[in-house]
Amino acid sequence: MSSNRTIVKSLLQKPASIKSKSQAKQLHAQIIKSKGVHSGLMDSIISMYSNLNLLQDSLLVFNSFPSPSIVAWKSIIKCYTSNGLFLQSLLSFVDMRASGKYPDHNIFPSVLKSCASLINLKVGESVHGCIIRLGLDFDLYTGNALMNMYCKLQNLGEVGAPRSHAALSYKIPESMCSKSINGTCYEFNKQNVGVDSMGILAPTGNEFPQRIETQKTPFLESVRKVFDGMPKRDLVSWNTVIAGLAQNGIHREALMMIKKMADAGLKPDSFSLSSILPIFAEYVDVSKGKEIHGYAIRHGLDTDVFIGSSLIDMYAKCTRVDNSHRVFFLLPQRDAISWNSIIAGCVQNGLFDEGLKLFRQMLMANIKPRHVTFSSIMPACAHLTTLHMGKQLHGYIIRSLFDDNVFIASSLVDMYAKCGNIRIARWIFDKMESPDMVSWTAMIMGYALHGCAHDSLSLFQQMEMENVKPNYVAFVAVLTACSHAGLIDKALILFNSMKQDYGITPGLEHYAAIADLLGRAGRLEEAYEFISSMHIEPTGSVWATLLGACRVHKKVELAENVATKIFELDPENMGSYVLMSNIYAASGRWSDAAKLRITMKGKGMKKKPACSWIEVKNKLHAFMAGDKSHPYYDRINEAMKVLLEQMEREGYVPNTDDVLHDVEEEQKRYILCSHSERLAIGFGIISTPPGTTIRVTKNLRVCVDCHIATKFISKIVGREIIVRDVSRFHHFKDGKCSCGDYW
DNA sequence: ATAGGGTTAG
Repeated sequence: MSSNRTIVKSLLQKPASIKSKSQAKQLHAQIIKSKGVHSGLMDSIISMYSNLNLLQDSLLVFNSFPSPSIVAWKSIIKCYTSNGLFLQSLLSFVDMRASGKYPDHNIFPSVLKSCASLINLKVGESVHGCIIRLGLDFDLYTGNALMNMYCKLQNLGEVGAPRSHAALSYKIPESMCSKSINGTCYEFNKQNVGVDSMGILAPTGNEFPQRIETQKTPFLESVRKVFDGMPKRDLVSWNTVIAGLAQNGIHREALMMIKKMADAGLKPDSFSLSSILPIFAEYVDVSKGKEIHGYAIRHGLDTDVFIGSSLIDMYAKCTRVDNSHRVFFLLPQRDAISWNSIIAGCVQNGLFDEGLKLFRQMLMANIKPRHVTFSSIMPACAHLTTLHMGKQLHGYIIRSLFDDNVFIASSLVDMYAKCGNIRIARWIFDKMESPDMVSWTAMIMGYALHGCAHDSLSLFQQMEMENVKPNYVAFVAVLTACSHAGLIDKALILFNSMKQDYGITPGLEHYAAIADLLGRAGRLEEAYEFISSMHIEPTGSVWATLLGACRVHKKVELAENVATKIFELDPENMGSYVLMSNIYAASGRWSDAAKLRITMKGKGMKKKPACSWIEVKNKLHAFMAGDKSHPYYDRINEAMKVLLEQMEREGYVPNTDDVLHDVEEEQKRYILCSHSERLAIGFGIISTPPGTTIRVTKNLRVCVDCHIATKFISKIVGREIIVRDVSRFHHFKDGKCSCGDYW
């Protein structure tokens, strides 16, 4: 059959030309029918099946060999590897060696990939030995695969890979964002050398890599040796090394390699770019990131999904979410990772609603969410305290079998805690097999937000006992807990331990917690000294905690001193003007109070309207302070009025201190009643039967008297009112508030 | 044979 012969001939020449399973099967059948089967043909058939990743068919052919040829072994090993059966792949390799066959250069890439995937250094190194003995270490593909294996081993941190800098926190001023990598080690230069280089020029050094700390990166050292020994290097060689360096925090060398590959006459491609873009994301360096973007556009690479998601992420980490959106919508096709990048970008920049919207769009576009999707979107639910949404996602997570993922579990702990459900948060935490530092911190912070300082502290202690090292954030959490409970001594011990035992430099949050505690305890001078001796410039808000304490303890002179500092540091801090003016008023210095009020008016300062919201029957109801537009506004106010009267009959005195002093008594009551928290609570009361748990899902602000109000309401109406975040509450002891007011 | 996205923060 002549047609048969042509097909067989073409198969023999190009086994990869067969594109589909049915085509392959037809051909296989024809060959069997023609009865011209010989071993060379069988080699071609197994290659064909192996190239199509058809493991069962490959095995069927393979097992029919009495003594498989090199090609057959290669095919079956490759097929095992590409089907993720790494162990079988290595076992086959061992069988092949036992059968006395000498592997050729085609076999090693698959074998090495299996070693890398199994994170098995021992086998990997002995395979490397085998490669050297066979003199195949000069083979391009084998060398590339070797480098890839060592990169992966280093990456998985067998010896504690340095995952250098944590990403800078978001939402910081643009001017503070740019950070050079090791000073002046790279810069952009228009007269750059190389093949249309993107301008990354390393000023010094010709050796690769210039200097790697071999102690910390033994595997990268092996990569270097392989790379240096290669007689010929292609794009893949360079890209492998660049990715390995970039992923292991050796940013400087990674960028230098980009330049060197251009010098070697190779153009950085989409692989190179998507490896180095995360560096600029980490260093929050949008101008360098844009440079890469420009290069990508000039080379028609900007529509690549990989570059697209790196760009989305880079712009988002540089707080340029609008650019992320632009890149996202310009992508011709979007995969799960592109969606994850834009969703995470929104959430990380505080655009929670936008993140949720995109998440829904992702589902509608029939893109299956991956584990990363959930850990990216969950913080949106946590911040919006939308328990309903969070629970739905939790259900989705369980159905997707993702609930054992640390990232997801930690975000769930945080979400439930922030939504007021501390017990479920704890339940999830307890179910975690190996909680990491972030999981512990989420739980510790959860207890802190719920005012359970002792649970918080004992958990912190437990974490230390389990040798989980607390970081900056963990100390913020535990100090917050101390601050709520007035545990000043404990806080000071922790503060010192943070510096001495863990080498963590205290930041604003830590200082603020201590200053707040000292202030509450009435140790005002000490607080003043403490803030003055901070090694970083205190912000207005740190001083403001002290100003609050001054008001409580009626220290007008100190308050004046502090207020001056605040007005200097943060002239727009409206709260402090009000506070200071109230302090003057409370001590009878009316003219000083009036002066400040005039200053405020002159500055045209307006307080951002407060907003609170509450979830009732799976619906979210938001209230702005003083906003009367809600359809139930009158009913809410009526309910609150009845309650306030009842509360007053039971001995409750509304604290009107913080309300501006020149308003009428009636109006004061009105203002109190139109506090957004009150509206939210009131709405909860009128729309639920007694005995319902009401969750107030927004911080209760400053002193006012919301805490007392909530207490009374829960007592009177018989509802359990759960308030999220008691950090602004005053602490009560023996009927006395820590602010010094009696109730 | 090479690449991209994730959790905690007064």
